Amino acid sequence: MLSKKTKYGIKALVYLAKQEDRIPVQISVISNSENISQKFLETILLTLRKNGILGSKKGKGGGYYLLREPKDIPMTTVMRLLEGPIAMVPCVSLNFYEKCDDCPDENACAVHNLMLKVRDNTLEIFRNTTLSDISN
Amino acid sequence: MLSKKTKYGIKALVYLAKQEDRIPVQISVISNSENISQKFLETILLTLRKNGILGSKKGKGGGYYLLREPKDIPMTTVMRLLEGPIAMVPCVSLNFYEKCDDCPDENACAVHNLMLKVRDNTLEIFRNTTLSDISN
DNA sequence: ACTTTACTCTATTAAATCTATAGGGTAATT
DNA sequence: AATTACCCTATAGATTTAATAGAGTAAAGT
Repeated sequence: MLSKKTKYGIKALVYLAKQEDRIPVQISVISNSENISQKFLETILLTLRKNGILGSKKGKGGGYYLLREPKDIPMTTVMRLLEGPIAMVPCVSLNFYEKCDDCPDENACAVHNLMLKVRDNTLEIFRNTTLSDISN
Repeated sequence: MLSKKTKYGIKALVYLAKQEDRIPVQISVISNSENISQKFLETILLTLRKNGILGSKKGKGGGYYLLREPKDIPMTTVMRLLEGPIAMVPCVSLNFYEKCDDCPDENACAVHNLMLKVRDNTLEIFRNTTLSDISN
């Protein structure tokens, strides 16, 4: 299940991508427009800023803005930052790999191989979709 | 993230699919072979029995067995029984649909449309994969 | 310089879900 | 009649999620 954090984060990014210029937008403006708790959104945007997706400006006229063009932000990046692993099991994760406790041989594991197929497919979608693609 | 319940359930089903005949297999045999807590596995197999995937036999020589041929058990069925919705958000779920609180117009929602694409893809995989396919 | 505005950060908490565990009850087979 | 093994309920610890509270800090504009 997609977390609210990811859902809200994507919505906020889309909101910013839709702005014609890159003038800072206040958190309160986004949270009102998208029906998101302002405080919760704060922590989400902070994460995106710390990871180079957003820039921020303090003081009057401040707010958040995209650092890159929407077409240069693939959804893999967004998903991994907000949601974490794209794979459904750690043992098929590229960026968050972990071995299973119970499984003696990954290559012989039915769950592993099935989830590998699912991950490959999902990954392909996120790789080929940018923020620009979903902002229309 | 895939729950342990689903993971263990699939492993148990594969174990049963690999049996040459349909003679009942005791829970303890499966749990030992697959490193699964026996009590936990009990509840999982019970779910599968109540939903027409498994049959059970009590008393000496009892246990669980597949009611259908592995090739007639699509992974969609298994996933929905054990894991629940295949979609990452309820608003794109076929069998567990729910409207979002925050979203005024689904068709205009970027998250909705992205997750719709992911669901279509994942669903296709689970539909075209049977228990037989993953039991080799 | 001062005030306002709005981002920054830490801590806490309520709720939900997951993963088991415990223990007894019941049905069927031998 | 005894044994075996499924059946069922309740509970609990751990983890994650979602949200809230409150104070701090930096920058802009006057």
